[in-house]
Amino acid sequence: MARTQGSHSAHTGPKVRTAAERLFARHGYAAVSMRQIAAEVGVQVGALYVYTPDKQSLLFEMMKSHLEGLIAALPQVSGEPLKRLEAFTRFHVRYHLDRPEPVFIAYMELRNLNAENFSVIEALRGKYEAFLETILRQGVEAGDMSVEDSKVATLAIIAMLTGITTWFRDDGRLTRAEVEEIYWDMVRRMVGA
Amino acid sequence: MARTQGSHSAHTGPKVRTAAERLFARHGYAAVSMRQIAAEVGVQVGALYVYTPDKQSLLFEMMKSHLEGLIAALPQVSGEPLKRLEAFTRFHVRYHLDRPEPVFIAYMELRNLNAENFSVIEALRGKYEAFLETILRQGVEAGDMSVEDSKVATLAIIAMLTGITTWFRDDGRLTRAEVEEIYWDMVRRMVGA
DNA sequence: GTCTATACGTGGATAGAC
DNA sequence: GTCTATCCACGTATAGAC
Repeated sequence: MARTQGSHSAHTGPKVRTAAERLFARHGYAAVSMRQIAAEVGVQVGALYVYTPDKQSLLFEMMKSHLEGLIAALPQVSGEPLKRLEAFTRFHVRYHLDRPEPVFIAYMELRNLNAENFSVIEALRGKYEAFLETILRQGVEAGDMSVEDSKVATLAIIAMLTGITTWFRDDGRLTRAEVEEIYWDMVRRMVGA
Repeated sequence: MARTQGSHSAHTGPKVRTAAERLFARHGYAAVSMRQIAAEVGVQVGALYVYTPDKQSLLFEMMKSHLEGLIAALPQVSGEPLKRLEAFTRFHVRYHLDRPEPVFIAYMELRNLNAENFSVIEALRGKYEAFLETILRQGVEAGDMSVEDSKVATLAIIAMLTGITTWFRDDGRLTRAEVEEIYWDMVRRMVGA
């Protein structure tokens, strides 16, 4: 097939996505214009609409694929609940510290999704939370953990762990490994182990 | 003094503030227009500028007064660190559950502040965090608590407690008192008491 | 203090040329 | 696939009448 004049599609598609991700994370979805995204990619506005039907889809797709990737990467460790809780905790910290931009967007831009897209994202989030809640329930059943309310504990642990992304800096006082250790220690205590 | 034609200033001032607060909390600062705020208040756009020089000041003032109120309300309990930690925890939960809108704004809209305003807000936030960190340090010194890193533990506790506002509903499964109890229990364990 | 009218920039999105 | 040009709605903010 003859090459279309000025074609760069193989590169441009992913670039649109990453440019939007960086800009949404930094300035917020509502504050970023399609023109800014185009400038970041190095094309004119019109070209963006080859890769996305509209701005809303750009946001939805990046949140959806982030959450799907997160769920797919959940550690499928077998064994005692406490071991699985440790694996989950270390996984969550690492995965989130490695992807600050989609993480930030997934937590900040929920209200900029339309109703239909919102329910899809909420379902994915619920699936992720259910994974942790199951561990906590089984830990309590097995007598390894002491948790008053497994749903609340789930949300508390996730909020605590995700909060790391708001202050952690690679050139800061603590290494990722140290942070991971400190948080695992706090989670372990929280569940009464 | 003669009454100005159509004057409603005594009511309009506060209404602008609360309307902006409600709209910013629901849709985000960048997504809300001055026209929407005016409609919510029940005036025309031009009238808003009697009460604020611009949209940015509206955001800054509401964040500033929220944080100043929060700091002023901190529980000045004397006694053992553990007692003071409990007072802080219960205070934080109650104060935040009572003011979901300014709380949400103060955590979500930091990036929409200009540089100068941002540094003012960050300083206030630091002051609030320092209050908790001092309690933890003193608890460790007194041998009542076991905390690996007081700064990290401070941020973890605040993230965990503030996260409640994202899911708590008054018509939900748990009462405020129950939530307060569950979280105090988790905090207590986290600090190794 | 509030209104109407308006200036002027920028927003998302599309059409048609190359 | 990309560009230029354009549509038209909506954004913040101000001026001047009442």
